[in-house]
Amino acid sequence: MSGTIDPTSDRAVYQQIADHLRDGIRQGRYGAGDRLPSESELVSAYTVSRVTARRALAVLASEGLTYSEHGRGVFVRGRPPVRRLASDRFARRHRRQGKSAFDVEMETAGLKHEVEPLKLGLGPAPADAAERLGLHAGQEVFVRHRRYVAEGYPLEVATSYIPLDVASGTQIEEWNPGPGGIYARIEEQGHKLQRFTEEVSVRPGTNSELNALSLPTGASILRILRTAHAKDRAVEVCDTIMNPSAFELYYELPAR
Amino acid sequence: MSGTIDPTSDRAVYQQIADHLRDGIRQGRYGAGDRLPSESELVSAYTVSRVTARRALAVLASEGLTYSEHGRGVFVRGRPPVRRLASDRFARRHRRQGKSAFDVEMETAGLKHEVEPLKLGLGPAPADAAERLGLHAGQEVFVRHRRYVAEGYPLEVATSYIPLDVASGTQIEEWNPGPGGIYARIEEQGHKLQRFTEEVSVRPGTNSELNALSLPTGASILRILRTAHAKDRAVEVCDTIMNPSAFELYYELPAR
DNA sequence: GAGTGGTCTAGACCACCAC
DNA sequence: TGGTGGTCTAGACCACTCT
Repeated sequence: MSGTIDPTSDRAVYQQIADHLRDGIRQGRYGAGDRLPSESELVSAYTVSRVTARRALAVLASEGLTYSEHGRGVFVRGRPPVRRLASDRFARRHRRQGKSAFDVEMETAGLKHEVEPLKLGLGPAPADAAERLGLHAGQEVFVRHRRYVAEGYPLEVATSYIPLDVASGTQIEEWNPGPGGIYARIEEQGHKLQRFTEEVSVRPGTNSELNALSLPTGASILRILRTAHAKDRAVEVCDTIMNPSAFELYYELPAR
Repeated sequence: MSGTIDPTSDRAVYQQIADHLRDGIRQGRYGAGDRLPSESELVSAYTVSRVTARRALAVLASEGLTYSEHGRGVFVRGRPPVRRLASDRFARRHRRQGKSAFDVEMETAGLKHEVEPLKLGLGPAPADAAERLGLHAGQEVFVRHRRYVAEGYPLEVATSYIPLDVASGTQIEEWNPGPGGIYARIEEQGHKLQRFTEEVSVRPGTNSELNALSLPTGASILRILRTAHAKDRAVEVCDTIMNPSAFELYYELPAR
């Protein structure tokens, strides 16, 4: 795996080494979870300084291909399977079968999944959620905060904000909201859901977001701010921070 | 702007310098297009080695906050204004007023914009476009390839693929497709548009994509693969590569 | 020619991990 | 204890830009 560096090339040595290792990853010579050659191994294999070897490894890390563990080595990052979110994933027919939207998505993809509870209880509504709910920023709402993990990969961290008069006294206040998820409970309260709006954006993740999704520092996250609309009011806002490489979103637009 | 480095802190010195400069950018002490302190200035200001100063600058560059010009300096990158793409942006009523979808978007945002022609003519359909058009990969279609720039910022590069029987002999084959854009021409051909589907994903940009959008190496791009559906066939596929920080997508989903 | 960023080397100290 | 990654220094050569 060595010595194929061309010092006369235009391409920098550290890039050539990175290219080499990247090819090894793409071609499966290094599989997910495998350890890459150590820095000192790269130093002797390519006869470069340690700084140069490290720069090569830094390139791969910044591309999200690898992660390092202090004192152990540099390892190939596995890629989560792509989940496709269909535009009908909130259709009432799915809820009628006792399934939540997330269950529907995961079953469609044929994946095992878990939901990790993070927070459940009263809390202040952040400005953007409050605005969509017609409340004041900081006003108290019911908050459901959880992380979704599939096949060992963290996929998304979601936080739902529900007005107190909608959530109070219902199973929404428990971790298991019952068959059909919280939207089924909301409708049982007499708030017939009419439509959902989703605001999709991509931005650099904060440290805590990247941490929760096991993404490298500097990576971008995919954010969906979803609002559930009943007849004449918004009854829930869900702020979802997602691993972008784990999702593909599918929408239908009318030609109207 | 100097000397506030705490060598006893847990945070690495290069991170502290990066934090410092980042704050300066966020607080407007360095504005878009301004030159940051040079490497040698950082070396003397913070009394660190040049390598450490460079690492600090590398952090900012990887965050997309700065770009460097060899022999000139490191400059603050401007951020394009965010454009909000509404779910009704392909509504027929906009076309009736002689406006293309892009015109509608830009007017809503109140931005000056230009369209740069890149390619116009016959070409092979890539696999994903062909599949959605019901063609074989590589089959000849009409290709419209252009770049959209607003206020000096490249926003997106879009490539449309139109089956030959739809495009032939129409103004679609010219750079200016006429009032209402190509969708108006397609409907004049008797293909009444029923709906659009959009497949949204985020992935690392290729070098040419990042180049076209003036994004730093390693950045992610936002991709929308849009298919225009007439009564019983797809009549256009548009592959759009976008600067993620320049867009916010807005969709409506039925509760059905 | 002076100043800038781009690359590379050689050597050092530290913290963490596994044996 | 030896190997691993994380940080930092001092010094070098190069290519590019501006004057």
